[in-house]
Amino acid sequence: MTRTTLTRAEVLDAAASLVKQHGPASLTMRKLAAELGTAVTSIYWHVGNRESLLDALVERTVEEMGAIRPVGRNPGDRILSVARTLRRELRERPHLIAMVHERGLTDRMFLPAQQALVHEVHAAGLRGARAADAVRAIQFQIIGFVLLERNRERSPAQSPAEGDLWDPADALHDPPLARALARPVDPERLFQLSVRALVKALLTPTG
Amino acid sequence: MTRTTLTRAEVLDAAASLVKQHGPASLTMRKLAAELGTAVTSIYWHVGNRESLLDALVERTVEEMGAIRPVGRNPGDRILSVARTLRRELRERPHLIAMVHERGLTDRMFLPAQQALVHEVHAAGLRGARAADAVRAIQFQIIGFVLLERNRERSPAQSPAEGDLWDPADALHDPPLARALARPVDPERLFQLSVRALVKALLTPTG
DNA sequence: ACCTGAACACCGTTCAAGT
DNA sequence: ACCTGAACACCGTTCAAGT
Repeated sequence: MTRTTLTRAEVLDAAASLVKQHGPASLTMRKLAAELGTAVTSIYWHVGNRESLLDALVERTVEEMGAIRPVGRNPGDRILSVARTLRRELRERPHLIAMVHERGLTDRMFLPAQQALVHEVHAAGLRGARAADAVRAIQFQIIGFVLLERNRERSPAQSPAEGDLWDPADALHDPPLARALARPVDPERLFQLSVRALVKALLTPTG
Repeated sequence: MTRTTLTRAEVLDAAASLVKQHGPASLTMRKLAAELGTAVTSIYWHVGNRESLLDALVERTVEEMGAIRPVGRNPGDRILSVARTLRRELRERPHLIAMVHERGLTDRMFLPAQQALVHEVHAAGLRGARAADAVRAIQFQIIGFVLLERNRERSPAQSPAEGDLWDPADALHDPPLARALARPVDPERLFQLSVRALVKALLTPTG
């Protein structure tokens, strides 16, 4: 160790590794310096300060989320494939996408996906403002779902999901419903079901 | 000042006020003590430590989100009214709901709303597992939308929403679409449009 | 151009001591 | 039962000084 001179890329890599493992709160300038075997202050020369170090990590994440390749034989299927790809990629970088979210850059991160959606919605025959609405509705649906899903995973306990809730009124009339709601959510299934339902409603003529 | 003895409720109120104004990062035990006119350490006697102080604030927020009254003459309208109420209430407490989100309690906060949705979906004729799916899809849609919407508001700039994106391929064929996407999102409109589309698809028979 | 240690102003938290 | 000040271990950041 120690022979090569410290570089900005090295700093970013070490920082990214710390953040990926234990989240941004665990990223301390002093810890990072120890990791790199330098004085705390030399980090400042390369990245400015802690805030812009985190900004740089976020920037890198946004760039990594670039490529999207829709697959499927019709627009509906291809939209669903975009949705599933996005969901998977987001779930691989939980801490980093949380940081992107905090900085209000979620939207920019999804630009390539938005372009893909525009293409598919257009191919499905939607035009003008209606196409724009459809793209945005789908985009919000996908991203919103994943944000909420991430949240549920960190949740301390699904505590009241069960009996607490389903003895009142309605559940009495419909035990299968009560049982279904007592079971944990299957996110993959719910995700596909939701996207399919929304896409169907948006792509079929209003009449 | 100074005459009455310090109380847990006072500590929570002062803390909530600081958090509501400038977010949780601005809540410092020392600042809070100054605000209350006591020694830093007496706060610890009442609330334990900073973390459980924040937990208590979050708990209070979850309780405040209790009452939901659906209005409208059919299930579809009443579901939409639930959605709009939730959206409004969330938007009134941005920092606090972000904290609820971070702690993974978003779900628990929405229990009353979920109950209301169960009632309406049942009234619309859905039963059993299909009703459960519909409730959850709608719930995810609403909460996800608001999470993302909040994010966009904090966004530094909608920088590339415009020209950057829409000269390639598709936009050339459909100038009104390009124009529509260049305009900023109208969240209220998009929200209602999305919820309506999803609800419509979920409440109508699959055939 | 790059790195260093000392120093500053801020944290959250503990604890023995007061009343 | 409640409050206090002193002290500890940690922060991020600045800066003059080195090479």
